[in-house]
Amino acid sequence: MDVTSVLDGLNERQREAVTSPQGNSLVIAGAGSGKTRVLVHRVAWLIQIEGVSPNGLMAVTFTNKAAAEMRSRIEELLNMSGQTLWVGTFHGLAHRLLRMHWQEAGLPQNFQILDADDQLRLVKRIMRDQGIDEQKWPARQAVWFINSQKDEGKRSKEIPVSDDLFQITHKKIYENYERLCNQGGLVDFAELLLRSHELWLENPSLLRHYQERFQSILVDEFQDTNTIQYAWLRVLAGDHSNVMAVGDDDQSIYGWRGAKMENIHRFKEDFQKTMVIRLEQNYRSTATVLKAANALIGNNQDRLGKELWTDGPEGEPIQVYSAYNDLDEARFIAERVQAWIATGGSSGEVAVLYRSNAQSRVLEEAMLRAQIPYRIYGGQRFFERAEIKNALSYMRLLHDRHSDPAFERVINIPTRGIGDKTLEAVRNQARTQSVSLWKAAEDLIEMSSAGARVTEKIGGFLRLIDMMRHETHDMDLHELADYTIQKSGLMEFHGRERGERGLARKENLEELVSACREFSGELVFPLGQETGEETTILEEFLDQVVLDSGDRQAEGGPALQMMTLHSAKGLEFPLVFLSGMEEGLFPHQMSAQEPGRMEEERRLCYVGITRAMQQLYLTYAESRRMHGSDTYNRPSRFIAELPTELLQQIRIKSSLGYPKKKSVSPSGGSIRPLIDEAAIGLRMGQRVRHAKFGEGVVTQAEGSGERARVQIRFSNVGSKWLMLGIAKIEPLE
DNA sequence: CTCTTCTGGGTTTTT
DNA sequence: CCCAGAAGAG
Repeated sequence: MDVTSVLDGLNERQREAVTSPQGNSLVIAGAGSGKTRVLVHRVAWLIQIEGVSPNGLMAVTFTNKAAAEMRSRIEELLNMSGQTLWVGTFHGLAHRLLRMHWQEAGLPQNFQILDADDQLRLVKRIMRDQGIDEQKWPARQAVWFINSQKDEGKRSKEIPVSDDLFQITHKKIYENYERLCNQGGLVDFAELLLRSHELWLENPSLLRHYQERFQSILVDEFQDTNTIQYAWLRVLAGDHSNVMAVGDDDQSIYGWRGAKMENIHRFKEDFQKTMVIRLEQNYRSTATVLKAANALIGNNQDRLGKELWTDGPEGEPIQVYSAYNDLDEARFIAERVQAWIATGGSSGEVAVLYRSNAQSRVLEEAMLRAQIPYRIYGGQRFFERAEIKNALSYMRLLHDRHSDPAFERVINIPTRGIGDKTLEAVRNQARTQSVSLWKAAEDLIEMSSAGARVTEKIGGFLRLIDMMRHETHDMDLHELADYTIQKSGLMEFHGRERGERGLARKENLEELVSACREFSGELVFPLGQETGEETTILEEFLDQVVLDSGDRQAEGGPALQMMTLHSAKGLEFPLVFLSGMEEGLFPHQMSAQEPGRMEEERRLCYVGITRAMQQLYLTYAESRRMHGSDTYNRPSRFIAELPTELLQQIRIKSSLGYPKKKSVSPSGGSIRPLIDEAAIGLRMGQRVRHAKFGEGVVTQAEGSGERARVQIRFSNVGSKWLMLGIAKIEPLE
């Protein structure tokens, strides 16, 4: 491939980034400015023009989705297999390192990755054992504490001794947690990074090997790196690094989990001779959308400063809809999507975004009713469902019977008469002897000191696992999964659950078998290949499943996409709805206190707005059912921060005169607003004429029905409030 | 010990 | 509202 084809279709700035000389570079890439394009072409440039070996490249992303996207686009552009490329998430790459160098990292070969749920269970267990009051010290908070410490690169022993009870308690939990993880070969998400970072620091020759190997490192979404990720990169890059960090400070939305936007500033200092390139030309959105985005983000203090521009068309104004309630909001969205489809659009071009997953339910129901095909991303993940985790735990036990999380999870699922008493005996034995639950159970039976009950019930479980292990020895992964689900009794057990739940769970278990069937083709990093060591496909599957949330949902036909604003980052859609634009919800209540977090909410809104290519809708509800009761929220401040000339109010705001929720028509639960644009013929910003006052512009409105009034700013007589029922107002245009 | 019912508490985003 | 844990009944 020659130079021209690598640079084909890139603008000046993009080329500058792609062809930047050896050394470090920081690419500040605004939304829709072709960031991924630059990364992919940079890889092509390095390999084909600079002659860098594909083995000498590392590309790091944050999500599996982004990694997969980059990999496939590299494959496409270079017409090569991306198998050998080290393209992956921070966690994925760190995991790969630990698997290859488990000995140096001080881990057992078959160490297990803990997901959030496993971690919480473990912490609860510890707190109970330590006699820590869970009412006073919520386990979730303890988990959060541990994770934040690890994200900062801190071990429990590095937490200063103090007389602060909070700190004392959490330090204690952290210490015990660390001990149990080490003992059981358990590694949580944050640990992957922390541990591999330490691996390098403690093994200089190993570090040197990787520093020499990875001549070029590319990092996507750099604004989302946290302390340990930054340190990880810094160490790997060494002194002669060629690091290209691509990011956008305005799209930093993971501060809550330790991401440090300052890393962008630090980069220029820590990495020698950093070249800074800005990409501000947007190829995605209309000028209207960009103006709105620029105006909104301009309200933030803490930014590098950047202004998106386009030479594309102005586009349609942003539509703002004030719904009566959440049902009405969903109904409205469904209606507009239907209209979009009716005029030649596809449901696959539409995204409905929201701040929190809880909002998806009502929207989902509306789409169902409107018969619009949809897909929901996020929320309850497939591999995190209880029945799936149960099945995976059995599979884990077949691979590694000493996995305590797995043992504890399924010892009594399906119920086999092993209750707290029995289990406590096993736990005790395990604790005093510092052995796995499995070993403890075996010992108890052997000593026959335990009651007959323990011997019989527990023994039955151990024999079951042993038996299954023998039987499955030479099975394919999917055969093994199928066998496990049947023989463990899970299928029968879950199938018996009441109502639709049982059915759904059975289906999920069946889907797990299918997932297993397809898995072997999806291996991104067959470990044996590089290490020469034996790894079973079962082992790789169990790891992958934890690391990859598995929301790479079946492609299927075109479908509307529903997701949180966070998971929408990096995506684009012709038609976008930002729903739930209400104070308390978005910006979220939890962020209201600190200014820093409010700025992050604003960045989140910026991310949402810039997803839209052609048309953007903002919707909010005057009342919303949350946590079982009705709440009344004011429209989000973010709407007010947008220039009014870019907005089109679809319905005059009102807070009066609506029927009570009880009187909702039984037909569908959605209510048409009493006044809407069609009925009243007015919208915000519209020019009107009044017989007496002359011409003016609608600036505010309130009330409904007979009491509806609007404020009009007249050019001659100033602003006046006029009752719609009385005043004769004539719309112009 | 298991199953059911009840109560109370928690609800942001994800690897 | 929805889930987890507690409490109560078989």
